[in-house]
Amino acid sequence: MIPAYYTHNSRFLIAVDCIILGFRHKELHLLLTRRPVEPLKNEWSLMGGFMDEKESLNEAAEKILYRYTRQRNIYMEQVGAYGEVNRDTGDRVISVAFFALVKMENFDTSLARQFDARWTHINELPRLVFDHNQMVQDALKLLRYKVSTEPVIFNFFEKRFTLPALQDLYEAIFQMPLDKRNFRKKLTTMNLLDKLEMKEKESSKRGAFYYSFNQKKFARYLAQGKRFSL
Amino acid sequence: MIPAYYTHNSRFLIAVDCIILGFRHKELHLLLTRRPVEPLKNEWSLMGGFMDEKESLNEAAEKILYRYTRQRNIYMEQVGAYGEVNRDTGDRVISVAFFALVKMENFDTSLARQFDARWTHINELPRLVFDHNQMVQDALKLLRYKVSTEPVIFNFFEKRFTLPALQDLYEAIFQMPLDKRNFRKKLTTMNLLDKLEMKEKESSKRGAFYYSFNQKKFARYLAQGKRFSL
DNA sequence: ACAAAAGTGTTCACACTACACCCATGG
DNA sequence: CCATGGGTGTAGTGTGAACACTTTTGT
Repeated sequence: MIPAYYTHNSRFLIAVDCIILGFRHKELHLLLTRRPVEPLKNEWSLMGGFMDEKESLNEAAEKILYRYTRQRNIYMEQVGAYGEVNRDTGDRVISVAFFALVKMENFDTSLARQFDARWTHINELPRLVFDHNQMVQDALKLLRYKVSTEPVIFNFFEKRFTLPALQDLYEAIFQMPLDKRNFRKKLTTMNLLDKLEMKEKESSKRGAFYYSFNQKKFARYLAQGKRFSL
Repeated sequence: MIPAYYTHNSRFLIAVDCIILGFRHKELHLLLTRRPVEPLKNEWSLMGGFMDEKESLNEAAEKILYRYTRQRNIYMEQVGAYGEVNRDTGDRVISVAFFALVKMENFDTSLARQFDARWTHINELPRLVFDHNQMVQDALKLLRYKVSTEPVIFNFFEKRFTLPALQDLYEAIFQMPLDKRNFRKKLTTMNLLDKLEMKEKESSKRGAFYYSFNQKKFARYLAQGKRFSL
């Protein structure tokens, strides 16, 4: 039985919109779709959906992420709630934005066709519906903060990566060039990575060694009272 | 006329909860109230209220802030949206938390009685209803980030402040002691403050000079490509 | 043999840390 | 005159920035 206190207030539609980011060809990419409904049908939009009664905000976001990527255990952070009165021109909708980092290496491209979706270079975004461009800006700002204070950058990769690729990714996220030696020095000094024996040979003739992030080394690192900083 | 797309989805109560912070007697304080309704009537709670159809999230937060503090133009940041299914035991409610920094120097204490409110030391918080303790933790984390990257700390004061008070405040926010000379050196190096001629004589016999934050100096500072860091 | 990307150390400037004594005033 | 908090400088250490050449290998 619901107390009377609750029954006399307005109720709202709640949407969840996801900024789905991936890394490929030295560029950050954002997954967009053509909005399937009026208003603004066929305009570019983030992946989103309405929240259901039986699910939490996080569950709603996970549902959307799974629907469009078929990946589970995706790294995800809430960006914030957007509640301007006329932000959605169809009806009053409060939207909660999340950003997510997916592994683009093994991305199922048939999904893209199914949902009229497309990966777009982060620097060549079209105009998006409603306040979605603002959400993307806010998500990127939060991403930069997270990347520089926690080891989240590794979530762009399926386990292993090369140092040149990691640096390209870092440069794409922060939109600034970086000195190769300083970058590598920083990483080796932290001592969080394992150097693998295999080399990646697609993007160069010489080949670059693969590395992987070592969770146990990271735990030890924290136990020493150090805090991650990139 | 609302498109059919919107009409078949669930609608939710949306609450706005405010983490109202102030500084006094060398301590951070949080404004709490006794929850006036069931369930959990009379338990400690953040200041909050339900969102109205005609207002944005920010406006709803501003409304609550004004109701309980009678202050306008309060510095405020959104902390995030909280959407666990059973977080509010009365009904399904999605809550958006904001933190706000108010000037406690000229706080109207009659308001406190009127709303059964009380300023509580940040280190002696009672158990709060629902997930409000979590909101406070998240707010403090965000506050620390904001304080260290933008000149928001000055919003705790009505225009002027002494350096000892500023340092006490910084130490309260970050919960760590700080070297007096290093702290002052950092501030004077940034050159964002104006030293006033007046002294504050309540907390010491000698008296400490007042300073004020100079917005124009800050604009110049940014124009030089420097970025604020405390 | 050459083009293209991987890999590797040192120096310098600056920011952060640690640290101790004198000053002004009210009681 | 003394207790209390306000105010001041320097030396050392560590972190971030700048910088150029050798190695590997596919074509």
